[in-house]
Amino acid sequence: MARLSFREQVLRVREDAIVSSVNRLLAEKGFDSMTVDEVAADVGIAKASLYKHFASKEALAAAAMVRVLQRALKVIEEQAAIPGASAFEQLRGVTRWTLQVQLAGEMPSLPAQNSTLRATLVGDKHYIDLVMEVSERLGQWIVQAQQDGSLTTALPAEVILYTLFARACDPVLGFLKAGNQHSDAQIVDWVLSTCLDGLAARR
Amino acid sequence: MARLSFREQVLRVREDAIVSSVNRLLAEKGFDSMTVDEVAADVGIAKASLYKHFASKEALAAAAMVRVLQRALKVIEEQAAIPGASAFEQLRGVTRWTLQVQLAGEMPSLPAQNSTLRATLVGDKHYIDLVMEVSERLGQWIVQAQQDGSLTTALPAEVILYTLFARACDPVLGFLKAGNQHSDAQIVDWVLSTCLDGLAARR
DNA sequence: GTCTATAGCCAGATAGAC
DNA sequence: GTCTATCTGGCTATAGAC
Repeated sequence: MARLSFREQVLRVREDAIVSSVNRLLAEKGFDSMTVDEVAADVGIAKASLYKHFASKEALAAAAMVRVLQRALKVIEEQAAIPGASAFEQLRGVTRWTLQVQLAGEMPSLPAQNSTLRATLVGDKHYIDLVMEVSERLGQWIVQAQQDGSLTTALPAEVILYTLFARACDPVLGFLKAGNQHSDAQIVDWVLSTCLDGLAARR
Repeated sequence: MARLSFREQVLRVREDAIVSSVNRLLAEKGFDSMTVDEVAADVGIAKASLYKHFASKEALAAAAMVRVLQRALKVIEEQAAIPGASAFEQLRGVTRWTLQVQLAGEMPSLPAQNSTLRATLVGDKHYIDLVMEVSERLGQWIVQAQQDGSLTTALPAEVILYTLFARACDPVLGFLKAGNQHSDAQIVDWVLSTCLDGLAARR
């Protein structure tokens, strides 16, 4: 990778601060309720300056998604580096991380229906590439875990993949946290169990 | 119940048409993307007339939620009337209905973060009463199913209740439907299985 | 690239005639 | 209660000076 000039480094640090704010605000309020004014105020720069870095509100959201996907990929690689870990354990590790991120208020939440946002996302090659990379990595583990008998074969791998992805926006975490009765670790364990073990008793 | 005058019946029919439109638009676009103009156009009346029936956009959403909760309660009572049905089977029946409603595009979706919307909802006694009634009915079945050994006792009843409620906004249904590869019945069966049986193999 | 100031638009809500 | 027309505020995005 080419070394960056000092000026480029400053730029990158600033953009990183912007994406951090966007990420947190998206997790807190969702895309529609988040305003660009808030982002600017949170970062501590003028709104017009934001638009020098990112073309639109949608582009801000896309940048936040890219970052969280990069974090996910890093976690996947960490799991892959654990010696002797089974595919099932690796999937469980990644899923646990996803739940922890959401519970920590660091998982951006985007509306599935917003069409201009979708257009920006599917037009963002960086984002699409990351989604596909994550899907393929998880998909391989899923097939492997089905073959070694630890994941059910009653469901297509596709259904399992989507179900794992959906943990990123599972509302049960928020319900339980709102009750203020349980520790974060306990909440994560329970939701992970609902996902992997299901609600029906295992005899 | 007192008989309604003709004028009151007309009013009620009109409000029912409004709530139907709101319900469908909320399912289609979500609360933030739905506009009151759209609702008025869909019903075929002027926007100002809408505001004679409902005080705000939030009140429209609350009315839609009340209606879907009334439908849910009716389904619960139908399940309760099935002779010889176990608590587990009754819970599964209600959950299946929830998934079917969502897949049919009839489940209103509200943002969990919007504070003015939440304020309207918690201030709506009719809504709150229905939520509590549904929760209590399901809660009894959950405890019963845990006692008879069909539902896991590794999770508190509260966690199971929230997990069942969350099926009303499970994004996996939409993912699978978007793929256009599977029948609605197949999709419902799969998602119901992820919920009750989990992803891990059952030996 | 940063700022202040503002354009332009859109959506929720209302005025007032009928 | 229904309508047309309008108000009002807030939001995205940009102009233009520095």
